[in-house]
Amino acid sequence: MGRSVPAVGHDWQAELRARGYRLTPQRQLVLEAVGTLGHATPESIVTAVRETASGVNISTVYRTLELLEELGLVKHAHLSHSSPTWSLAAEDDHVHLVCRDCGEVQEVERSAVVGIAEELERRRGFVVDLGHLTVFGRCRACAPA
Amino acid sequence: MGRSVPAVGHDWQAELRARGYRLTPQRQLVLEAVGTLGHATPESIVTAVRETASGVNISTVYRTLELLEELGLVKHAHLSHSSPTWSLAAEDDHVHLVCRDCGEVQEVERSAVVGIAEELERRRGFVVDLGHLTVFGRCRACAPA
DNA sequence: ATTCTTGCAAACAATTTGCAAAGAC
DNA sequence: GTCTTTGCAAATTGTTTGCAAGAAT
Repeated sequence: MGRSVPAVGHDWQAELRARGYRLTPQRQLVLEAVGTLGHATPESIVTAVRETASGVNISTVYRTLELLEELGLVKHAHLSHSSPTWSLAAEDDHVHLVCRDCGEVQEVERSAVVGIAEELERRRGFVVDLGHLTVFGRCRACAPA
Repeated sequence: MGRSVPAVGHDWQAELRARGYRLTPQRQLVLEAVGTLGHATPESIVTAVRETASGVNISTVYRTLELLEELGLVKHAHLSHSSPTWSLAAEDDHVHLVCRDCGEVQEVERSAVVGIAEELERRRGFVVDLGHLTVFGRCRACAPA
């Protein structure tokens, strides 16, 4: 079986209903899949859900991810030129490093980059969304010596 | 008339030929348009070129941008969820700040963010491509007080 | 004359939308 | 029973590709 699904906010199901939305199996399945997969693309979610149970349509996946993101349960990042990837917001408290050569994706604690946030806020009053930061470059293995 | 086109490398036309490519009007027009427009999308280039002269096909624009990027004359950035934007490499020596709320794009000198590069190289041996860094967040006007 | 490049149309990929049927409350 | 959500198919949007005609060298 896959990675276990960590705590997801608190009572998201109540929150969902409080906003007038309904709790459906599809919404639960998509959220679980994002947790299990990590860096999940819409397509990978469709595949993952199909394997375990009923199945979810790709358009439902898109609509659901949008909703879950609005609720603050998931967030997306652009790690490549193709589809964005979604992760649990609770887990995704880090910055992505993407190697331009080998494509490898590393994760780094926010602490490594808070300096940039302070600098930009001081200079421009710009509040950086660190959870949405993707840094491209070359990993140790690919960087020229 | 539009913004003037700044110096573009040195003798790119010679460089082009040296690599076995040919100098065509389309390639010159696309390069000029990128310089004039700044943050140019493929679609905006087609439009810009159509207005001044002959016209260029969108697929030629894609092929040309790829070539010009290979020659180091232009570079692209992902500033939104839609098309990437291209700028002259000579002009684009900065980092982009994109406001998630109003969509505004600011440019900041690299010096503002070199700290992050040093930190990531020290911690992970990761060599950051600062010229390709886009930072999302909220601009002064949109940031909550 | 040779070989690269363009335009066009078709193929592709990713995402969105309209709408009737199914499901949650 | 009411109102939301889903699935499906079609429409969009952005990008790539094959190939014959045209242009650069």
